[in-house]
Amino acid sequence: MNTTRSGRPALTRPDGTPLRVLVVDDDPDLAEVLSGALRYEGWQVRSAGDGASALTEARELMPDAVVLDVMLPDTDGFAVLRSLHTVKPDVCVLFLTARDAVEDRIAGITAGGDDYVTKPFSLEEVVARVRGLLRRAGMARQLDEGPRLTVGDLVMDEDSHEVTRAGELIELSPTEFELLRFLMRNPRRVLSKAQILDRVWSYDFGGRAHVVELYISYLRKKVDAGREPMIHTVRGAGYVLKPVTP
Amino acid sequence: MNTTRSGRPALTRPDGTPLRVLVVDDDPDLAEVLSGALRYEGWQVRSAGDGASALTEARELMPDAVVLDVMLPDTDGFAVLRSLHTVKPDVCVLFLTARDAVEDRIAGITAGGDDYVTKPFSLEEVVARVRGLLRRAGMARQLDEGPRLTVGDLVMDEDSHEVTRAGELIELSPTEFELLRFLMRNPRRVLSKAQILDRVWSYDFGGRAHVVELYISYLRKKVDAGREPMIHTVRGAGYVLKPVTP
DNA sequence: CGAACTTCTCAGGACCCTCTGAACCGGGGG
DNA sequence: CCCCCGGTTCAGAGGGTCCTGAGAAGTTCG
Repeated sequence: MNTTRSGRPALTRPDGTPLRVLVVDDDPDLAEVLSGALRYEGWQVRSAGDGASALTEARELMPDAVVLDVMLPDTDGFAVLRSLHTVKPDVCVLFLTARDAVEDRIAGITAGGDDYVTKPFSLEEVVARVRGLLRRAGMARQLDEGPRLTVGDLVMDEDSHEVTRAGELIELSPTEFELLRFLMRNPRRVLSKAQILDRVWSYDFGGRAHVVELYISYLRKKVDAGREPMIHTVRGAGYVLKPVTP
Repeated sequence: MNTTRSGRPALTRPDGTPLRVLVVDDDPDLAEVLSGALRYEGWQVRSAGDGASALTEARELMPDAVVLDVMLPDTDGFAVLRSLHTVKPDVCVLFLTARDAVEDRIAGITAGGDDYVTKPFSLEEVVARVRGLLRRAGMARQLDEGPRLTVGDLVMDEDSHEVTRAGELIELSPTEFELLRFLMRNPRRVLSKAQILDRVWSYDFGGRAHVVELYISYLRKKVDAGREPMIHTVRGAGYVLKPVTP
């Protein structure tokens, strides 16, 4: 069976081969980071720096999904989208757009089921969105069923953003939600504060690791409140999320 | 079973194969957006930019429905319609027309069971109209029953435009109706303001996402008034419609 | 032509989220 | 015993998101 570098079972194409993703961004550092994060999911990744090479790469790779910066040196996102669809009509696209350019020309982009995130984003968010796109497109053979993430009696529905523990509803802020999602996707594994910071916080975040401790404390209050704790501290190493009865 | 990219069961042809739709518009951006929205419904879509290529595409695709711009560079929509009918006599047509265009000529055409929408339109509207055309033509085997949409005790009849909650009639303005329809077609799923804007508002709308908040507030006053709320805000993410008892 | 309605902009304000700084806590080592 | 260290928690500033009311412009309809 196909497994990710992270040890989790990979989300694969219906025929069992790894999902193929193309990353298009003119900032090579960002493209590299994104590629790394997606490759970590066990997917086959290639990247391009402009619209023209994006097309040639797409023709070769025949990607299931494309992560596409809207601002490219040669063409605009809409034109690339059109050409991509002529190459592979059922391709999913996740657009990356600058916060201040928001809404200026997103019109219609999400209409086809495609999605977008605004810069600066967190890697966890991008990965989650791509997964969501592929899942909804029926492109991914889901090894776990549906949009549900389960660890012990803790359940997260990624579509409705609902989180319950032992059936009780838990209200979370956006950052709390993303942090918990990251923990739940890596259960029984110690995650260092640096790792968490890299994945859950946006790449331009300047703050210290102290926020992670803070948000872990918030989560404990909501998730572990009065119950058998699932979030554990490993001194000098990081944090683990574990079901109460392994 | 054939499912849409949105996860809903697809509206299929009587023999179970996906419905086939041809989009004809000379604005490539608009054609792209329309194709995307229709493809998202699980239908097989092709597009053309003028009357001549529309015919060749039609001969190949044998579409069940055609979305047809009345103003084309080479011929006018009515000529195309006539040729289409020689290719496939029982094809349904949804005309796209400018607001100030001659509506009386259109009126004659729609007598034949065809329909039209005026530019600028919302994607939700176009998709709903095409669905309606096919349903009425008996072209579509309806997997869910009829023109009725139900979420909890909230019921919408798409044909009569009647909406009731717990049997009580709710009066809605056109925009409120379309917004609610979009929510009801995607229950238990967080919809971002951008997503809603792309789908429910016309493609040329220049305003900000703030209107969505406003209309959600209107809907709440009518749908949730004094009752257990069904419309929920997910801060930083969007809105969800959920039945009170899942 | 006027009335009712619909849509959208604007502005005020409430509330929530995030992050900083500092106090606190408990264990281990000097 | 005291101090250091990693971790936890509290309090609060500031910034942002979201809600709502008022009203202007446009549209529909009698």
